[in-house]
Amino acid sequence: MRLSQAFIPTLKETPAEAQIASHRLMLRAGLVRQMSAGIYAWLPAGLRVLDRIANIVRDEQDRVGAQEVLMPTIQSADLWRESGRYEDYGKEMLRITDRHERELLYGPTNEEMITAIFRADVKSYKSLPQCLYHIQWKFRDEVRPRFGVMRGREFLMKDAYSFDISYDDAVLSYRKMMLAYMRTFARLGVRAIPMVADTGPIGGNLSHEFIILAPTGESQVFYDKAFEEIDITENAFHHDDPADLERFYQSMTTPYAATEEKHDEAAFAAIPEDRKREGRGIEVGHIFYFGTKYTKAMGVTVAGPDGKELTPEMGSYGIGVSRLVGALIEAHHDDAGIIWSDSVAPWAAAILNLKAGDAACDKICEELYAALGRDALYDDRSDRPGAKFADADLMGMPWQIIVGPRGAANGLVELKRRATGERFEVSPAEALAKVKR
RNA sequence: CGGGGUGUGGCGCAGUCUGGUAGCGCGCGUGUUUUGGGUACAUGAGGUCGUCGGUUCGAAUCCGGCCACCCCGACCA
Repeated sequence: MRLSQAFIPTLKETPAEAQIASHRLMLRAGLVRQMSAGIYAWLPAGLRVLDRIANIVRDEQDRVGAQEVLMPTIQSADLWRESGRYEDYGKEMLRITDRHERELLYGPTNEEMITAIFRADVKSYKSLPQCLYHIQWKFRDEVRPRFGVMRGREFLMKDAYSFDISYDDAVLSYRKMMLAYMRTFARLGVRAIPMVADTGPIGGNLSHEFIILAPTGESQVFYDKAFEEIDITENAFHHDDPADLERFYQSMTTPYAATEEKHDEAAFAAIPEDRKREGRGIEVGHIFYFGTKYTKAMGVTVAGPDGKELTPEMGSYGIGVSRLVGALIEAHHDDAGIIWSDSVAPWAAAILNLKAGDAACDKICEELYAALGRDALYDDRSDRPGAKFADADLMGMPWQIIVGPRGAANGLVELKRRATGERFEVSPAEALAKVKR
């Protein structure tokens, strides 16, 4: 993308309504614009990030065998009456009436709908297990939206739903999804820690929140340093091997980790002093086993091996995709702006032409831009270098290829790593090799 | 939903107390200048002062209703 033609409205000053870093930076870097309280329009750069995050989530869901579907945003009130939640849900649910006076709602979640879809077509235990997910916009009419995209009313969420014929199988599904989540967050460039969450009336301990660490996090969290030492990406665990899943689950649940609500002072005190960790965290995912709550209420059964009817066991698994955009920024930014990871950055690199119009600079920039194609943001504006540096730092592309008249005369460019500030004088070819993703 | 606050050009703000028909900085357009960390000068465009009503010769300013947005708390992916 040529910056001179791009719709990336950056701001030098911070709009008054933005309080936290990620909100300020998302507005300043031209990622989003607020349309109503808690409702945002995604501009080109922001949408690219949102899509990249969604694609990593999708990739890891597919990898553990979940299948993608797409359910509607609008649902029928009747469906929710089947589970009894239409009355229970309260004012957070946006209720709508159509021209025929039929009661509809803008979905805050999809347990009822996925259960109805499953019920219609799955009749035998042989079809299980199943795990279906979708990535869709949801709406919860929060009393007080805030923190920009981190706590909006409309938000993009991945939610998966598992169906199994027994509790034991449901536990496998749960653990498999936990592994997929750990892989997902690692790829997004953040450290996520699963912490035991409240299971409400269902009971048991099969509910975990995934917390990523950021100084401006919403809640205080406590954990064992062990979580910093586990490398999920090295393929130590296979998701189809129950023994591996067991080992993985133990490694995730044995060391201490808790949010302030579930914090146990005594248990935390027992951790050796040098292993104690305490910080702020943002919840970006939640997994939950809830058994037959919906299948029972909605009369879902399948034929078992012995011909008798079975009620499938369910779990649901959410990742806040749009929230993650804000959360990733909270975790990785500095005074100058955003610091994107290579995996989610809207563009792999920014090419800064420090002297647009200079033959040598133009030539090198055009060649770099042609080689990188859609993965580069080319600052071809005729602005001063200072403005270009400031905008590139603000927008946070992981690499900046700085092309100025001094180096260009010798056929050299400067490669800057946004995260560390390191700079290297290299040939354009070397820069390309470093930057390609 | 309780408490507090704000609405004035794209953004940040002053002007409101004490009524006389709107101003500053940034940004934007044009020209010159500058060219490795938001250059300087000149010039120009852009505002029914959130909205409806009232008071007044006259309302951004005073009074009332409404709307929107923000902050603290409770709640939440």
